[in-house]
Amino acid sequence: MKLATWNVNSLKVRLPQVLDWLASVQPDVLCLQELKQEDKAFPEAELAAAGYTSAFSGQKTYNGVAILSRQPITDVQIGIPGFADEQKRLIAATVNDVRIICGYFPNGQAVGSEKFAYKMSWLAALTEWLTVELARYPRLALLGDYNIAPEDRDAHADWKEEIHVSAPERAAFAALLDTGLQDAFRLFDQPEKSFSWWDYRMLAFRRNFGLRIDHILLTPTLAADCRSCQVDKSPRALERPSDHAPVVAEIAA
DNA sequence: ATGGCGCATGGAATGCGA
Repeated sequence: MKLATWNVNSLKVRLPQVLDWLASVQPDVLCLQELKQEDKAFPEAELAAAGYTSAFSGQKTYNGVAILSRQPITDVQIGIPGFADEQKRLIAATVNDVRIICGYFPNGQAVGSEKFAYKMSWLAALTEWLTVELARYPRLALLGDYNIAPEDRDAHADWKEEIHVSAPERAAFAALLDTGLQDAFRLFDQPEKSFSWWDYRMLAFRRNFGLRIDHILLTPTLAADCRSCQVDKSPRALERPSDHAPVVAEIAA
């Protein structure tokens, strides 16, 4: 089973690339973030024609998440239960016996800002809810744009208390690992300076000035069956790319 | 490395992302 996540930065703009990528990589599940469109505009028919059913939660201009799957999707849930949030950042569903959670974690803008406080409260709510979900679903995967680079090697520069690398954000990521989840990417040897996002400016992709902020976390039972996890940099080199690249994990059937 | 980019909105200039 191939699981993937990709922040597409506007599904309207990126739909042709998503369809091409689905056809060539053929993931079983693809989690999308930053749809930036309302549900009525979601390209359900085009994706169905490509062999994927969809569960989605969109909104105008910002945010928006979706789960695409080649197999039937059941038990769809939108948002974090008990956490009132107008921003569409989380969708969960079951595919076969795997519970899929797709998240677009808040950016946080700047350490200490109001948006940073929102990011931290969102992370706390997610982690608290996850402890409940993990008891229900031994085979669970949390995929998405976390907007956190967990370690120094996940950032191209040696930042300390900047957004995405600050101690509180890294502590929140560590708290997710403390629930038992494992970072699929770090189950394997990886190239140095592996990132999943590069700024549009300053030729950042060409210079590999990036961050690894898109992650796939797996419960121990799924991690034991995980055979590979990689960033697919190829879509980032296309014309009009998303600033994020897809991350793919393969789970033995 | 902060910006120089890209997207959405709305129909120019601004907010936002990371």
